[in-house]
Amino acid sequence: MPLKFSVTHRDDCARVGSLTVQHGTVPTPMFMPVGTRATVKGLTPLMLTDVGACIILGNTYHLTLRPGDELIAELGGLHQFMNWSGPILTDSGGFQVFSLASQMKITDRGASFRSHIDGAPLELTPEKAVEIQQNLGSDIAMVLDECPPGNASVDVLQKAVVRSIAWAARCQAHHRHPYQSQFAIVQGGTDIALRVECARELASMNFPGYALGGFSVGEGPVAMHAALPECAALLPESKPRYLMGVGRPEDLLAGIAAGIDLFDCVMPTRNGRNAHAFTDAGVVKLRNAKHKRDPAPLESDCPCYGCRHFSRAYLHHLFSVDEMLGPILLSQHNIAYYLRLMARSRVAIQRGGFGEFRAECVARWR
RNA sequence: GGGUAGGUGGCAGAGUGGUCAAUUGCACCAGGCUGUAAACCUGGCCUCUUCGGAGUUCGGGGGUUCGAAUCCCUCCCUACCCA
Repeated sequence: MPLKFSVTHRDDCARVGSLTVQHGTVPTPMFMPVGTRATVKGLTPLMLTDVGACIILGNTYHLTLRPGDELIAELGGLHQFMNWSGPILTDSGGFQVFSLASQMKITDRGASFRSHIDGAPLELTPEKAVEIQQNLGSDIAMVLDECPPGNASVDVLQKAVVRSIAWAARCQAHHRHPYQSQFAIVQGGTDIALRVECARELASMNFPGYALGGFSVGEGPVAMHAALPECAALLPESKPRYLMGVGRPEDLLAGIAAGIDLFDCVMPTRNGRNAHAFTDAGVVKLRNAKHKRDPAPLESDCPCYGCRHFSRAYLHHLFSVDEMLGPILLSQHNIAYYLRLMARSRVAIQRGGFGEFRAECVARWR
């Protein structure tokens, strides 16, 4: 079945919508927990659904290395393999073009990696990225793109835009899957002219969804927040818009204000594993000694398991003695926090008060 | 009573005449993390500081030396062995 997307409410540029893919319907704006290697680190599917997760990410590069996309296909696809029955979006490996740049060589043909595990050569072409994601059987696949760093020169950004457009076309031409939808990725850094060029080209190819890539790659939050509204406005109004890899809670609200529908970020899980909790009062570092004898919960109104059953003192203790339950509980809490932030944003948009809601949140986090 | 090996920063443990305010690990304190090579990485951790430095440290005391955690004397303490 083809992807369905409809916008039901608007509040300035912010919007509430509904996205339906093969494995379910997702209210938007929505945050997607990152499950790179067929697991959202530390959390079972049940722990994810308990806090309202309805769509998660997987990764082309990491899953083709281990356990191999053909093996996953043999075992019934990524959904069955990891026992996640909801929608899955897979990233194309384009981000590894950025994050593993030191062991990667890029040409018009594709990206040649040396495996970060054993050094074995691995070539990721647009066609290969499509095939891997088709083997994984995700609901939404991303085209392979070139993601340059935030400090890249205009020349480098320009070349990445040209290449990303060409690769998107090749991905589209190679795509054939009964239910999987393919999203295009707009590059261009914080250079608006390049973003315009890239978005225009990709929009003409009529993808079912569009993403903004190349943000949160070192350009800094000020530059990103400044560029977001203009960049989001370049994406087709009737299609879902996905801001890749972003970000902190305030970045998510900036994205929503700009008209973004989907987000993903490793931050809630990675920072959770590292004892940083996101709360309405800002970041709480559970490793800090001031929590040692605090009997209060992390957040009294949070419905997550950790907040309902344990004190800050206990969470501090878990991290202090390096017990695995600490990272698990905080990962779940942070996912819960992000998803509640999305839910509260949707309500605020429906009421026409998103701007006020955003301002209140940002003021509290400071 | 005799012998042997030792006593170094919160702990363990290097160093054995100058490059030592003293390697390293742990503990402790703080910071960072944005399409996950991250349950990880940084930094701090005697006192004071105008961050350039300054002042007191290596069981106690005394001595040798231009200079001692390092050599000598002495006392105290610990472990093991012999009586």
